[in-house]
Amino acid sequence: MVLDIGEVSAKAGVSPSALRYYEDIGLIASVARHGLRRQFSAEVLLQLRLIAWGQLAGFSLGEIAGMFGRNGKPDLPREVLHEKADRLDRQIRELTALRDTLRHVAECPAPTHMECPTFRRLIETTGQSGRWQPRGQKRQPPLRR
Amino acid sequence: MVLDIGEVSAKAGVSPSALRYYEDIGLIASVARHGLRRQFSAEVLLQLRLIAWGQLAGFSLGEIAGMFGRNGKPDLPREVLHEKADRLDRQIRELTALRDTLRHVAECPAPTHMECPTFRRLIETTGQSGRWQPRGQKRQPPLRR
DNA sequence: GTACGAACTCAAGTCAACTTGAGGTCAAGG
DNA sequence: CCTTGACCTCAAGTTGACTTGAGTTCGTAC
Repeated sequence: MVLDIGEVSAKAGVSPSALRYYEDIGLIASVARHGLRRQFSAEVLLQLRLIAWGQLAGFSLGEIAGMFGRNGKPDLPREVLHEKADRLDRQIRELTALRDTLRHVAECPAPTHMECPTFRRLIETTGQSGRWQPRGQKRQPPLRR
Repeated sequence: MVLDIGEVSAKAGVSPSALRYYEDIGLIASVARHGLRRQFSAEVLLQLRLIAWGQLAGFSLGEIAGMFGRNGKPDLPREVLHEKADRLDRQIRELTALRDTLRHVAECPAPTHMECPTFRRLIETTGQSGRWQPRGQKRQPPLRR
């Protein structure tokens, strides 16, 4: 069973132009053409799920391709995958703290939060994560975002 | 005690140009100038922490400004803040699942993951989140990155 | 008092991830 | 057979978040 781009778009919630773009960069593949029209297998719906998932985590399309690219075979060595999982672990912890802070901010009646001790405690116990290296060494691609 | 831009940059791990940019867009403020040089209060170190935090969660600088902008006073109504916190909750759940999947991928010996039942189960149980609306209605700014 | 280095301004460039637009193709329905 | 609507290509534009570069201005140390 094949789908054409409009169906994939509707089912996956991804615009046709984005799908063409993903194909251009080799993140997904169409199985054939019907005249001009790309035909996709239902498989791509799962792949698109993974892609959306990776994006949510702030991975670039390049990283996502490395993790699941081409039929879910990771191109990356175990070691690197574990590293990404660890990065996610840290991120989950930070997000949890941020969520709590946000809820606090929503409720706390203090006029300016910088004076609220609960708030400051929440901030102060957060690990420094977004590093910027003063000179040399390439950076990670941004979040994205 | 005031800091000049180089010190803030070093302590916060944010480049001087990014700091100027944040000031331009009104996300942070310098307390004064010493000659040409911006002088920052130590306060901005905390603000920068919040900013990095928000970015990690995929919020845009605009959203971050709304949540904590100007001395941590949120400009946003409680309701919206709770909404953001809920968005974070969902995100945390997804990230947790993604992390587990990633660890599985790193270990599972299956030649192609799309055939591994554990893998498929992990993917299939993920909620659809990255919606694209076929026509009308403005979208949220992307992740970021 | 002069040289140094750290900051400054402002315009332009960059990168990822798409979107938009103009103009073309094609298969199925009437 | 002809129209229509969904799809196509390719180049160019957009947005957010910065960075880079050229040319300028200072405060501090010597």
